[in-house]
Amino acid sequence: MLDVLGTLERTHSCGELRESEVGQHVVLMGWVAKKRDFGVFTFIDLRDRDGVTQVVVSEETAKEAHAKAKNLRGEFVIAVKGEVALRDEGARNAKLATGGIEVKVSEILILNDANVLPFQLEVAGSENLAAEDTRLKYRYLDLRRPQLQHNIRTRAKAVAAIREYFDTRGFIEIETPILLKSTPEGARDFVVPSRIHTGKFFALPQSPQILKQLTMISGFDKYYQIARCFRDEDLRADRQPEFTQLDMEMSFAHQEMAYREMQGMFNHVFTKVGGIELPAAWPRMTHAEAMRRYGSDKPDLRFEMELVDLSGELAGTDFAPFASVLESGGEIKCIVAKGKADYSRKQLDELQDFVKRYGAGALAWIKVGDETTSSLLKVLGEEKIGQLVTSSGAVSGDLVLIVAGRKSVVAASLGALRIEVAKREDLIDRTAYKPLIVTEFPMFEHDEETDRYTAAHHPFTSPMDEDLEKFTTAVNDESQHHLLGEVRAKAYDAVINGYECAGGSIRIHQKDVQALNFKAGHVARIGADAVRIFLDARNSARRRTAVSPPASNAPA
RNA sequence: GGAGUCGUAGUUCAGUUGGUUAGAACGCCAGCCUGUCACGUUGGAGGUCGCGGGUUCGAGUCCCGUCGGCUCCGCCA
Repeated sequence: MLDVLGTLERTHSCGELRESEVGQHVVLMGWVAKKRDFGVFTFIDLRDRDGVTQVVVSEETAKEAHAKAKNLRGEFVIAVKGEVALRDEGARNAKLATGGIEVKVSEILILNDANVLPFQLEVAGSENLAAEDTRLKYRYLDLRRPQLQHNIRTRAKAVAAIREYFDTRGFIEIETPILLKSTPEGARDFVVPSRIHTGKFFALPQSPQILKQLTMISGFDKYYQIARCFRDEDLRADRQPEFTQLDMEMSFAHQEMAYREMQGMFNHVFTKVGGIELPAAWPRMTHAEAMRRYGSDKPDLRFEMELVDLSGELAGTDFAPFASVLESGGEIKCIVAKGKADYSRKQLDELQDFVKRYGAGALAWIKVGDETTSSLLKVLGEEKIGQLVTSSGAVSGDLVLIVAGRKSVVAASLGALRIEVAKREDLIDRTAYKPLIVTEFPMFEHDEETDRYTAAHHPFTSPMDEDLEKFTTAVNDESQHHLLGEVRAKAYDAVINGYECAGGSIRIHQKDVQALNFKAGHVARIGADAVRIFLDARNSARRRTAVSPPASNAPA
């Protein structure tokens, strides 16, 4: 029979007692994290969301409680009454915030017992932790772990900080519907059958895209929402089908204003949540530069190892694979792994397999040293290898890793390899936060398979004013269609440590430009009906709207 | 949709060339223990080796199929 709690109240959490409370009579409640039985007395680590306190039950001073303690097992829920006592000099535990004291127990109430756990909550070393599917099955147990408690609380703090920021900046929090007509976005819709309209379905929002634009047309001027979003796409380690993002939009805005709010919000949240100071003005980089230097539109700036172009050096080469790559408009680039000339054949093979996943045909290498060796030595000759080493900036002891191919393949494979090598060699400063705004995303992406241009963003994204003429020509003159690939958009991302943590764009506010954009291929793809409500609404009240749509939760 | 990889005790894993009774650590159970905090110590329980089929005198191990997990590519405008 379990004990009755009655009207007994906690006096402290398990994380707050210190030397200053010594002598006080206290009541703690929580979960038995650990029991250490010494026969005549028993130590119990009592845990709640605030921390752990050691309580000690002695047979000598509390016979009944001591007998009860004998029966305690992991994760029993108990209440203890007792007196805070200073620990002896040698018996303190620096690892616990409460380690200077312990509670001498006079009475124990067993509020609930517990079955043997299906997995251990606390184990030495994360590699011994049960697999995630096991932990998810018993999510309520997993969530007791201090690490997850911390994550959940961090999230709560972040959300509070977001509301705090936008409220003071004059943004209005507005909820939008979850059960909707499908709106044109990129992902697959989750779908809910309707009871009333048999055979028809609601779509769940992939983001509140259209709805927030309507709030601008309605005159709310500045909107934000902590919005649930649903996308029925395949999962990844850091991707879920159902997630939360900060969604915001403002009227009469240009890009600088959007950057300002984006930076301001992140800086506020990082300060509030982690005490982390990000630069007031984040560094910026164009999309083209990011791709060129890092092979990624979300570069991780915590380490160097930039991509170096060797195409010029290799122009006119006899080596057929390289020659054909350059001839067909591809490129040859490399990264330099500092001091890694000692990589084994096996390691290089692994890296080659790695880049092949991104479409690279092979991974060439040069080991720089007193006796420079290379997979290309026979085909290029010693002199050319020496020139490549010089161009790459490698010095003795370094390893040069080279990929040749289509530009997109070279960027994807070397961009990923850069991160892979950094991880393997532990080159990443885990305490650093390196934010970046990536600007001037392209309006269209070139599909190399079909030789077609498809929208890189949503169909309301404005082209850059400087590229408007080019855009007009490209759309109206069939023979100039390829110019679409050169048109840049007023679209941007916020990147921190290689994670895309926000993105957005300035909306088209001119009717004729919008028409051009649809003509460029959007409407055919998404269907005019899908955006009819938006177009109708906009015609009744044209405003210039600027946007920063999906700002997903920053990785903390 | 595709590729790789892993399924062995409650958990994390090892298991040789196919060969007797499948092991370790942690956890669990029982005893002992006056200062532990990864307590110690003695003893014990715990296994349909994911599932199905095949090869073999003999399969955790080899082959085929199947199911599941994880990671990645595609996808996520």
